[in-house]
Amino acid sequence: MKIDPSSKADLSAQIAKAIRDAIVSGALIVDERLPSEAELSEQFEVSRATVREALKRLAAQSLIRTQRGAFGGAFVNRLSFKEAYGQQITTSTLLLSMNAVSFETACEARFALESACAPLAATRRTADHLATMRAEIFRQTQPGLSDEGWCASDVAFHRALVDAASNPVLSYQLAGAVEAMQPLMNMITFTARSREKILSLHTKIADFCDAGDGAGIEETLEALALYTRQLGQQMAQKKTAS
Amino acid sequence: MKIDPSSKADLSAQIAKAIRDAIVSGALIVDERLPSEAELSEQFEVSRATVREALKRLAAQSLIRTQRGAFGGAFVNRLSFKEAYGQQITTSTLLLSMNAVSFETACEARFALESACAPLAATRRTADHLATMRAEIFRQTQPGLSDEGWCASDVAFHRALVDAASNPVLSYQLAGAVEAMQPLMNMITFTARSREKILSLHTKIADFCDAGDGAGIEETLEALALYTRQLGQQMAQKKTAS
DNA sequence: GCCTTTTTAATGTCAGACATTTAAACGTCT
DNA sequence: AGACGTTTAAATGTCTGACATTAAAAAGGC
Repeated sequence: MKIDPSSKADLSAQIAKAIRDAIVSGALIVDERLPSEAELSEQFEVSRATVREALKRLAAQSLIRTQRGAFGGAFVNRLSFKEAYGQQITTSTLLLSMNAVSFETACEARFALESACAPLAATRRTADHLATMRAEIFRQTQPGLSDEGWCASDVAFHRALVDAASNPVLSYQLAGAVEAMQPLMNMITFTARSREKILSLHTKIADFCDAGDGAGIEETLEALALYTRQLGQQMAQKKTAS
Repeated sequence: MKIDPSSKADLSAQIAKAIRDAIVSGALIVDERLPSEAELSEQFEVSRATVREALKRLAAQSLIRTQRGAFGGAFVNRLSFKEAYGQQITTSTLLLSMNAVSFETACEARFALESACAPLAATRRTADHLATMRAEIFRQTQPGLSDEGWCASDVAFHRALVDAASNPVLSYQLAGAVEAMQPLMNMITFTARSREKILSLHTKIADFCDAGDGAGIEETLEALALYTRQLGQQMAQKKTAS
């Protein structure tokens, strides 16, 4: 593990890169202990403070974890799907909000990706997945549910659909697309009529899922996508008018 | 921006979280300057070193950028799609390698997601996208191309297909799925015959793209998925035998 | 008015100290 | 011998103060 003396980047960034490369390349394996901060500072010929800044960078990416005390230190972390979900969602949400991604574009991406899960969800869905979907549908029937609550339940329903495909990689990749839509959806005010319409589509999706009808799920998703886009356009018009 | 005194986490982690929350919630907007390290250390009542560790964590997530010199400081960073791609790919690659995700699972996710792009790619592809695809196909015809070179070209081809959908959110979400497959694909030795077969499918995809035939792309992708999975199984068998 | 120099306010780095945590090593008693 | 408490050592976490480096603004000279 060496750093490039000609680089003009900060030392802590260079050191973080060197260690990150070692992890990604497999030179450092999961649960392996890195040298102590004191040893690293000798190896890289920098102060301990600089090494620490580098380690914090890696910790922020969940690449390492640290443990205090004797025989503690920094260990290569097994990146779990759960941790990765969280990062993915944060990044996606920021990406959408900071780059002024249109409701239309985000919507298109989300439903395109979700459709990809439909055939798999139809064959692989378990009782658990169906129960989650039904539970969210039930919550969506409750009167007095706030718009935020409605959106959260909507996201949970779609998460269940994605998870029903029972492919962790798929769930991970879609986590961002589905969850990052929530802030955008929150900008919509859902009338009783629009809720009713969405609810009926959700019910159809759950039923198709139950019946193992992938094509049916896809069709219904398409209808839902169309309707969601209409709501988005209405919101955009209202915003322009006000 | 306050930290929770009852938390047992590291101070630098708490401070990073406080600032991150402020950014995600919109309390700090893009290009806004954070207080200087000295001011932050006063506000949070910690040393400058601790503040710096917190800032490095945020920098690792591309949430802030720092500038030296007078009137420099830490600024809220506009998270660009390009930066996000990079992070996404690193995370996906590690996730796959560290969790022993099977070739089968990764393959399934990748082709499912790619199929989602097919209809959009058929209608939106530009001359640029087609040119990239053709260029990669040409590279794949070159004799003496190493297996690594082949895989890299394969990834580039599929990236072009995804980008042809002309939806940056879609491209971002799929970047991980497509690129993270490369290390797994690299484990396969491609015979002249298998290359020829894949090449013919790639050509069909490009042709369908050209013709604007989304269903055709999807069908061909399915055939490609099937064949790729077969290669993966052969690889698994060889590995078991040796 | 334009170019050069100086000032200044930031981050980047270093060295050394002390606090805290944790597990292993050691002793002691039963 | 084994269980239990104590000591010790090795690591991270935090603080302090200093100096180096950078880059923009301000001042000065032509």
